[in-house]
Amino acid sequence: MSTRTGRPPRLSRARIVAAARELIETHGVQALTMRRLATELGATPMAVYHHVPDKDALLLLLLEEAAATAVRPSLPADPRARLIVAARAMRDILAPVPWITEVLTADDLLSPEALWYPEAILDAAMECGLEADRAVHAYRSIWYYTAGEILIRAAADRRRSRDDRPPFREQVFADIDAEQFPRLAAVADRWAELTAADTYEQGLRALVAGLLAGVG
Amino acid sequence: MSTRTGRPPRLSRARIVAAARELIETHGVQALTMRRLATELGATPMAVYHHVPDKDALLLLLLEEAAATAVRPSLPADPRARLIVAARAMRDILAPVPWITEVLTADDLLSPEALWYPEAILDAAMECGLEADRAVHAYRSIWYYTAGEILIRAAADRRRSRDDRPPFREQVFADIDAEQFPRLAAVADRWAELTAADTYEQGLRALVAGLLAGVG
DNA sequence: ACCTGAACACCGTTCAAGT
DNA sequence: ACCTGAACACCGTTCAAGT
Repeated sequence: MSTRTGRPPRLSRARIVAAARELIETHGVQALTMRRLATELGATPMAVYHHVPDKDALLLLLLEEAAATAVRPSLPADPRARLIVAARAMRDILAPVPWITEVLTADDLLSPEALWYPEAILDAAMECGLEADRAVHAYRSIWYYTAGEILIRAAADRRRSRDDRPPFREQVFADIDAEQFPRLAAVADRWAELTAADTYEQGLRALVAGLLAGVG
Repeated sequence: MSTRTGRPPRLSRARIVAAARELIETHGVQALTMRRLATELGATPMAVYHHVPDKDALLLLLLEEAAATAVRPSLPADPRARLIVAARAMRDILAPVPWITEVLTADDLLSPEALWYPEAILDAAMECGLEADRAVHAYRSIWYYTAGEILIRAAADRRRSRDDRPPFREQVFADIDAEQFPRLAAVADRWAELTAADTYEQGLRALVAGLLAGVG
């Protein structure tokens, strides 16, 4: 038992992680820089480095915290319904914090806390009749679809909120050649509306139906 | 008709775009910086700005060029097969140049030249019996799945090639609690192998089957 | 018109030093 | 142990000037 001496530390991992999350949630992932974080904490950049090895490690801490505090859904008994519910829950938790998915894809970082979701999906898929290998492949397909939806939607939102000028897409669609691209031309003026609709579950159900076709 | 006078320009849009592509293809997207590009061209950063408004505009030029030079597949007559072929072609073209997908999601940039792919997919989906709205939603689902696959795979490759230390995932899987996560524990040692397999088309076929279920 | 040089306002991270 | 200050090697972009 060592008696603490000296000044009490002003910084701590907990304070740093809290400030980092605050920064990301109010100003976006790109606002999280070691220097800005230090300023927010009233310290020098190097004071942060004394508590956290580097920026990657900080992102990992953020990830673990988010996964640990996430509320998990109660799963239905029917395995097919369970598969849908678990995937949807994973997406609903990640969607409001797209930076997590950005980190997950960018660095193959995976919090131990987050394993609950692949476990639930794998388990449901196997109970639906898929053998282990096919269940893993099914999980991968669902993860591709889910991560894609979150990343694309987040990028679109970011652009919409940040941008001065109208999206480049509008100009492309305005100039579209109806002879060459008749299908696109026909829906061009409704594109924004159609892509704004939340069709995640629709697509997920289609994917799951296709993945489970011919089994169970 | 103005007669050109003065020194011939050393830089040009074409030279800049070519050097940028070279830089990306040999060193990755993150290596494309205006300063490094200028150095590569033997000029100052500002010389580049004289030919291209900013970095976003440069990425757009790169995109247009890639889409314009891409080889398009011949499409089968059967609309369902056509849907698969068009989506696969889109993915096969984007997979070796994942930075394009990163740009596409990050900035909603869309080259007029690239419209061929959504047009082909939309057309095939509608010939399969989907009405316009559902066809657009189907295209979106396919794009989420495709972009997700490309981005996640590219990120994994990047990490694998760059990294000194083994992926964090390995450590997480080594420490896995078999009581709490039995399904994951059972496949943990084969996870890398299973996720390395190219299951894009398998997942695509499942997704398309699900999207087209009950029509046509 | 085409390009240079210096500057501004940033990054992540290291190194040496202070208490 | 905990933190500061200065520095290194970078960014994208602007401004003023040269030919």
